[in-house]
Amino acid sequence: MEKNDFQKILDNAEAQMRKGVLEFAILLVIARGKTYANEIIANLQKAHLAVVEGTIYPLLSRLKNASLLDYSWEESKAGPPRKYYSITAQGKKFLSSYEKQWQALTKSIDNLKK
Amino acid sequence: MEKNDFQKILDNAEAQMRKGVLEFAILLVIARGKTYANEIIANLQKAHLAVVEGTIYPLLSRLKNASLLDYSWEESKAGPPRKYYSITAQGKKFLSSYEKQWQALTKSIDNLKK
DNA sequence: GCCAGCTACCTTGTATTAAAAGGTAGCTTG
DNA sequence: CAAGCTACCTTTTAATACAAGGTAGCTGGC
Repeated sequence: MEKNDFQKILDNAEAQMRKGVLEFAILLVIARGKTYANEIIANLQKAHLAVVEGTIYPLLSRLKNASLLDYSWEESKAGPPRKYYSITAQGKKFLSSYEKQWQALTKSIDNLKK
Repeated sequence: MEKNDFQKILDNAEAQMRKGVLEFAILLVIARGKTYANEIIANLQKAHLAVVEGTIYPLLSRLKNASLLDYSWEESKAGPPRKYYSITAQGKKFLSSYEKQWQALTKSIDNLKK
């Protein structure tokens, strides 16, 4: 195996892990306060969780359809109007379950290291 | 949204997270000592990480092809011969990188909670 | 000594979904 | 008024976990 292959597989592995928590991460960001797609992307990037538009739009719609999120249009001072998403009461309940699952998962991984 | 939908979405979310760490978990299990598919499945189940055969066989082959794993056939006292997988030197290096990524990810998630 | 059941291997088909790529349109600024 | 930026969204592609189905070795009961 070439060095590049090693890196490629590692990158892929990293992407896989990221995917698994993407939805969780997005909910966490929105739970901090209403925000819109590009801002979410920027926030995730800061947290070293790369996401692109094509990923986030369908995901937001999915969460909206599940009544975990809601949105409202707001004008911007510089550019087209933005769709601000906020978390619903049900979304908060969901997020709380999600966090428990996340904790259980990290614990499981820790156990496997023994 | 009905109560059942909520659970369905939650289950799906949990499955997504599990998927992301599957490869990592399998490597961790094999790193503890040589083992074969059914034993790995049993181990993961103990750690509450459900996996089925159809998932694990292709994955093991992939890791073998990437030289992260190696295998040897060994006879069983009860049943057909088993393909025992063990981690290679390169696999150990890989796993170490993997662990760093995992740590970075959990840290990122923690930061998003603030 | 054979067949039922278990264990083990593996492959094929399906569904989900993240990412890539492309498309539309509002708004600002020179 | 056109170029460029920001924002929205959709369509296509590729990866991959799971479901389901298939082959075969070995054992134990009859």
